[in-house]
Amino acid sequence: MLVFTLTMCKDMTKPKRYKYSSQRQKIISILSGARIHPTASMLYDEIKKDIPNVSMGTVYRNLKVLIEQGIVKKLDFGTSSDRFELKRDPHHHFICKVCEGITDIEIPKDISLIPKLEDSYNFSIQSCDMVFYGVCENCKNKETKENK
Amino acid sequence: MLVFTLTMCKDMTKPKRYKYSSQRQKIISILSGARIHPTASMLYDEIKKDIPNVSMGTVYRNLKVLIEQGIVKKLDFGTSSDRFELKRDPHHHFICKVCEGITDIEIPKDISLIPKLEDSYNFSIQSCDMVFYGVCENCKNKETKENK
DNA sequence: GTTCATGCAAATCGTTTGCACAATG
DNA sequence: CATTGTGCAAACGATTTGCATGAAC
Repeated sequence: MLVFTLTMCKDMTKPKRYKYSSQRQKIISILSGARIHPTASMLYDEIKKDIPNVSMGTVYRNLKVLIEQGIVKKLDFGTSSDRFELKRDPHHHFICKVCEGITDIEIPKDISLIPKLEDSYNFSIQSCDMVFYGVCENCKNKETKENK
Repeated sequence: MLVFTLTMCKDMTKPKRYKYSSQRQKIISILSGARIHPTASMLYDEIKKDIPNVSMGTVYRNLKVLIEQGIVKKLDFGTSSDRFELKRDPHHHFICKVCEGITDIEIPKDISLIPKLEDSYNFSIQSCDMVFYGVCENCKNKETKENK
């Protein structure tokens, strides 16, 4: 089981030590479970099973800490509530317009826009989020069946 | 000046006719002015100059209508409030982490990920939003000067 | 005159925060 | 015991909505 209690600290004038908390650990273990992208309230419901009187405030505060630590990434898909995932090797997301499922997308390494864009715009690009929208394999198959 | 009062209607059982409104027209004309990406409240402030007793409700309701009509696109950059732009030829966005400025990015046509991704994942991809983060030319220059 | 749009204020929803107390190190 | 984390409830800010009135067609 992964446990993160210490982190690098940018502001050395007032070092910040994170203490262990079962609530925070639970968030990590839920996110580690599978390639899921839950909302804060989905996490809350899940944590509640183990720690019945956990509060939403705690979930949000811990997510904030985990983002500070670079362990968690917040995702913005234009939905009403944000989603969260464990930070992994750069990857992107595909969202099915039919079932609303989220799938991780690995961009083949040989296709790298970044240097070309940096060149044409004279920006320095540090990161990039891509979201693809369409219909997933499953829903495509269902649609084909229905139209028979 | 562009005027959109009629639109195609998906649900033909109950056709929806949009009537002219100076408030809605004003939103279009503001968005047409330049390649800007204002928040609802920036639009509100701007409209107020012409129509002093306009309300935020009206701004949001009109933005919703314009999105339905496919004239406006909502943008999600993970900021507290959403941003809006006139829908144009597909393009993407670069956000400077220093000045927070938003720049439109045209992806060179010869770089098209989509077919390769559709192939490897067996999805059907309809659209794609990319957001690049980094430092813009202006802020890069300033940083260089400061480090002299 | 029917339908759609407006202003206003209240309501909603996701998220954040202040506080007194509890757990960690 | 100094510091960080917690639950709770209240506060917050962006967006949405109900309602009576007004404008478009």
